Amino acid sequence: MSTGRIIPQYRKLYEVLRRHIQEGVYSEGDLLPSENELCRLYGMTRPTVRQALGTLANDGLIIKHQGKGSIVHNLPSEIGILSVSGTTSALGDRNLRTRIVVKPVIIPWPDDFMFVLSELERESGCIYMERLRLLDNVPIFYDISYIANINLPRITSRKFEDKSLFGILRDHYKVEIKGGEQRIKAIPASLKTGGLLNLKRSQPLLHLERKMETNVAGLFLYSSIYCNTGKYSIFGRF
Amino acid sequence: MSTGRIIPQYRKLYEVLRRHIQEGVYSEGDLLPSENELCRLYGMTRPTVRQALGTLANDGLIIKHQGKGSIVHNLPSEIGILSVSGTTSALGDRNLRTRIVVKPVIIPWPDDFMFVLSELERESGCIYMERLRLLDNVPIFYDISYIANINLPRITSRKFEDKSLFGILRDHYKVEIKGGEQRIKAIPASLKTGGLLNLKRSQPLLHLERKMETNVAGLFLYSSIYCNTGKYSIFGRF
DNA sequence: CAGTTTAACTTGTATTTACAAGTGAATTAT
DNA sequence: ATAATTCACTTGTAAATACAAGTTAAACTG
Repeated sequence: MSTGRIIPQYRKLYEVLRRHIQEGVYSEGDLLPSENELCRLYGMTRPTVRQALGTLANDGLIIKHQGKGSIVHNLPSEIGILSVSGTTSALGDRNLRTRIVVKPVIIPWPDDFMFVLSELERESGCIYMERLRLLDNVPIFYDISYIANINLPRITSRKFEDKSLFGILRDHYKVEIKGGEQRIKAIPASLKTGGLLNLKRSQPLLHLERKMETNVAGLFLYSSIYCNTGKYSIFGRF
Repeated sequence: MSTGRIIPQYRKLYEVLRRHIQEGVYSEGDLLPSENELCRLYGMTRPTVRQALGTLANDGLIIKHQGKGSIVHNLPSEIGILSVSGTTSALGDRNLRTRIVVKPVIIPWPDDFMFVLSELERESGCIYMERLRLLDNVPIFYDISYIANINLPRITSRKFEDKSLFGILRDHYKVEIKGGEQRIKAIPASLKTGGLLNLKRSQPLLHLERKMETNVAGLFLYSSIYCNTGKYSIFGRF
């Protein structure tokens, strides 16, 4: 029994600073301690500190200015699912509830699947589930998730209410999302999607099709997300 | 008379590799030369090479695998305006034409502007223009751009047909986009947007509101983009 | 006092060195 | 022959060091 996978130093600093920013230790517009100060504070060298700050900058949590410093740029409280990149979702779980619409089941892949599947994926079958996510009791996201049934024993019998699908995969199967690609469209609400998201027929709906890469070679996670952007918009940095 | 701003080595390597990938010297699925090989080839050290590869990975042009190498992942030919991050737009200018709807004019800022403006921006007035972008002669994007009129003399009298707004700003005013944030929504087409994009009234339309940061402090570029995603979707990596 | 220069900060770029950890193929042992 | 091990190669993490370049405020000069 080991102590688990070792976590790199720059990752730890990243987590600490991220938490500090999000908990308000530093707030919008503040200057972060300089790189040299962070070195002293956390006992690292500058390249390591810079790696942490670089990741934060990439997440949009700070903006670096040469000759000046790193300025905290806490994201406004909009919906930020566009970047799964960090360790947790950008949206704090504030009032976000999840309701399972279709419990995980194993089905054959749809014939007209939105992404190209590998041979292995196709013959392994597909774990399918549908969820509805509500923000302040208003349905915002309707997610359909697909994963190839590769080395994920007993996953259909797990409880998904509390933990996110990402959490289950990470904790029980050591699967982590490393990145991915997505397509975004505006489509009219169908009878089904409109019904679930409280929209009239043919009202506009945001549709994301995402393919997520994991640390397990050949294992991808797909989701088709319908999003009611009437009240909240999708927020992202680039 | 100087030779212009010096360009860092890692940036040069990034440009070279990017061009090679996009021109097909390396193609989808290929392994890039290893980091050590690139060091030898281009006479740099590994951290420098890694910085270039890191940027490429960030752009989604390669995927790095520990113990294996960097795999070329050329983006499918979808519309990739979501990441302006690189030096050029991700979408090759293949059949992309721009039509000016409203030539650049100086106006006061709209009262209900989509982003919060600084004091300086508000009192400087606003350079406004509208453009329509056509892909294969089909109108896809309807852009409304706003910039604060700060240190941009004679910009309203320049020709915008050939060069992009980004190009003009870069070449004549040394303004470069460094990043930004955006909100995405699905909205129904209005009479105006529908007319420009050949959509029936109330058909779904993608609406992006973007604020772009530049290398000039206090100077931001705003745009409101309406996008007909009927035929093409917006593509992006995360 | 106004304007300029300097100095002390900041982040950016780059080298050199070292070892850890993942991958895959060749080698070895069974 | 097959399974396990080793080995060579890949990227990942980390240190110590140096100088370039942008920013700001203090010091200096006219």
